[in-house]
Amino acid sequence: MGASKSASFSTTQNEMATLFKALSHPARIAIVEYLLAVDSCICGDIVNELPLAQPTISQHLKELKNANIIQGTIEGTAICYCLNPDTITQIENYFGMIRHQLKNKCC
Amino acid sequence: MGASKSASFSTTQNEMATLFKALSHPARIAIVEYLLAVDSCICGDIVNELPLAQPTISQHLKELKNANIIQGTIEGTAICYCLNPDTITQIENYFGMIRHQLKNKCC
DNA sequence: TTTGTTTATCGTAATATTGCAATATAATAA
DNA sequence: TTATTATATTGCAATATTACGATAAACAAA
Repeated sequence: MGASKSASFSTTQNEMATLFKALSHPARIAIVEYLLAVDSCICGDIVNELPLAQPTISQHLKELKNANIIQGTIEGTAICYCLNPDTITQIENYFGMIRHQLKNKCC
Repeated sequence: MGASKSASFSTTQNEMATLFKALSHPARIAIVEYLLAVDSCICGDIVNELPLAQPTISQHLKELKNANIIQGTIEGTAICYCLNPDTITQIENYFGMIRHQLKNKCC
């Protein structure tokens, strides 16, 4: 095989896995942290900031955008990216649920 | 290429990416949620719970354990797994940092 | 020791991801 | 129109992930 059996799992389980997958690469973590640091939004500065080629950055941005972790707005020739607060909240809420259920009882 | 350029990123960025990668598969999300539901710990019941073969579950458990998201204790022939609260806290703290820096200013 | 139970590992096929050069697309400026 | 600038897409090689059958390892009970 090789393909994951996503049909066997709930929508929420697949959604959360997709969000975490988008965050599962150090370059994408670095992009998120960079967007966080430059509080107004930025586009191709990321290419200057990270040690990866432009097509590679573009691909990582696409994955973050597909997962709704960032959003992009066209500004002339450039595209301005920023974090999507709603998705950050969604992940926070998921961990809120985990924290709420976590009983600390272990074997 | 194909290998990720992890050497180019900070230790924290690589650590967080590793944690999120461990959570980036619906089966592993399902395992975490199952461990959460059965508040005392469980081992091979997961094989009965999920539609995956025993070696596949074992492999997913190994990845969760490598990332310190779960821990396993030997109990006779069985191994009892449970969530690691410290790692959950670590992820929560990371999102706490994100929330703290998030300015909601976008383009 | 032999048997049964539980979990891990090996080997392998199918598929997905990563990274980049080359190229394409889109918008603006001259 | 023709540049210039910024970003996206294509194509491909290297590598990683996913899944599972077969098998091994570890332990308990008979």
